[in-house]
Amino acid sequence: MPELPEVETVRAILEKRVVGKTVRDVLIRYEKIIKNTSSEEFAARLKGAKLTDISRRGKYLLFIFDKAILLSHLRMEGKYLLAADNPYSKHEHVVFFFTDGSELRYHDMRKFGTMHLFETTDLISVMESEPLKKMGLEPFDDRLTPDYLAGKIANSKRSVKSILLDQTIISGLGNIYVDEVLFLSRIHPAAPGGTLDRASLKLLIENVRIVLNKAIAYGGTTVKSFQATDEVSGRFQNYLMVHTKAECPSCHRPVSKIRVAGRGTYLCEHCQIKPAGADYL
DNA sequence: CGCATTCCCTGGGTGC
DNA sequence: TGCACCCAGGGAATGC
Repeated sequence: MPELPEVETVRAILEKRVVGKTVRDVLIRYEKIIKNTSSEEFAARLKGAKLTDISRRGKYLLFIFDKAILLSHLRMEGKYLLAADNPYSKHEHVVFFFTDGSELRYHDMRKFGTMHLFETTDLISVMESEPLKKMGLEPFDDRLTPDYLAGKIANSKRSVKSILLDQTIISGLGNIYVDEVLFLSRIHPAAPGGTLDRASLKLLIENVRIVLNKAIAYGGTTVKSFQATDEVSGRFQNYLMVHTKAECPSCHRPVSKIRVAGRGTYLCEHCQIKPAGADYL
């Protein structure tokens, strides 16, 4: 499941491989991927558009063309395929044909991914429109501080896992990395946000950055069907501490799998302690 | 308003 | 082997 490190890995690869190309045509094989316009308008707008840059906001990829901006969210299983002289698979939903004869295919087994096309080249206005408008701070933004988090979750009974997964607070974290961050921070995933003190919030922010930096350095996590592209796999799965693990790397007790914030959650019940005085669970 | 639940999808796993 | 069933989950929509 692509989270920030996986999206960033895809972004970097596509930047090298497709920036500078011009769209000759677009084929939409599954219309529901396109969210804010018709398939016809989508294809017509991109015909003749030159890709000048690829950016990222949270888990969204931003394809910056010279006459439009395309947002792409990979959700669970979306990926881009660069080599494409074979017949279409049933999971290839959008195909970009470039004037140099190459193709970029969007592949999404679960059809959960989304695309939004904006008929502007003004990045600021796109950032201020849905769906990016409500995005929270990037994890590496200097404005992400314990005070910022405290302001968002003061007295909140929501679980800290739910808070970290909330894209309107911090953008880019998903299930895997939240489990890892909470393990490193020795905080229980179900701990209510309001019970966390400033030191805990500071620790969480530090560990968010440590985990994401390491995951980006290793090219993301290859899990189940996720690969960065058809030819690149991430390696961070080899460095996971608790997510999908059977044994705690710290105390060697069994790792528990429970449900928090509607997500399968891995934790060490021994190492990830509840805040003092918490009476939940 | 805040938080929880439902929905969108399909491959993989399970039980019979 | 086949079939019914359930599960995984990010984010929008809906519900309380």
